[in-house]
Amino acid sequence: MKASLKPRYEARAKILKAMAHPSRLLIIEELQKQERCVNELTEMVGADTSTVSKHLTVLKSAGLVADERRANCIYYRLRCPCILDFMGCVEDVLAANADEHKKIMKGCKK
Amino acid sequence: MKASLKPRYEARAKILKAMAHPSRLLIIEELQKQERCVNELTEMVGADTSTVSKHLTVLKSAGLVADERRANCIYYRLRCPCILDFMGCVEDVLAANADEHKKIMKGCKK
DNA sequence: TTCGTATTTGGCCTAATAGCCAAATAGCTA
DNA sequence: TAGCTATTTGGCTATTAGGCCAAATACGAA
Repeated sequence: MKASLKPRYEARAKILKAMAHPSRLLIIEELQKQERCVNELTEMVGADTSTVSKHLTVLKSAGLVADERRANCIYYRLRCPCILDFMGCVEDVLAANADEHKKIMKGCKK
Repeated sequence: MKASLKPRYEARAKILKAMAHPSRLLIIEELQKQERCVNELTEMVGADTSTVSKHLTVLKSAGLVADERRANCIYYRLRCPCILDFMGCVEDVLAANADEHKKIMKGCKK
């Protein structure tokens, strides 16, 4: 690949990679509704606190979330809510996959 | 995480994961312009043919691309062109990250 | 059918990821 | 300051991903 393009694709890949995990998608979706502290998110994800903390680190270092301490909790929020617009297209792909699947099944019955 | 939500997030994560690699992003962007055969893509990516073939397998099994043989080449094309709309937001995140970075740098100078 | 080119698969190695537990840290609150 | 709770970090293990090479396969063309 052209060397000049590489950093560009790497930067984009990092962001997509940060999103590409079920627990992190859940976190993102939840944060779109409202900000949450680690404890709350841990509850929702249902994993060890340390695991969730690491997921949040991934999201943060990709620039997807920001954190802020208030009282003795650290609250996380989405930095770019447009992220969830992604999901519209992801769902389109899933729907297309489902159609495809149906077609194939239909073909089998013939 | 609620068991009922898990498959949904896993399905979405699979698609994002399929996109989350520099070479595959290059392939996707290229296929948006026009369909291409493995050889051509191999050339663009600049990796071993077998490596590119495996990347295409990943994209295909996520339902992002479709393939079709014509003459003695196999052509790949994007199945859901909306995929590239993603990139608008990814770029927004990158821009926000850059701003953040600038701010931090500015803060250091003070 | 046989050849030749395009593509995929298998094997192997290395690096990265995700998970948990235990321990360390951070910073309110008293 | 001292203690307490929330959060992060370090260490370990198991699994997955990505790369190349070599070998297998697929299929059009002769």
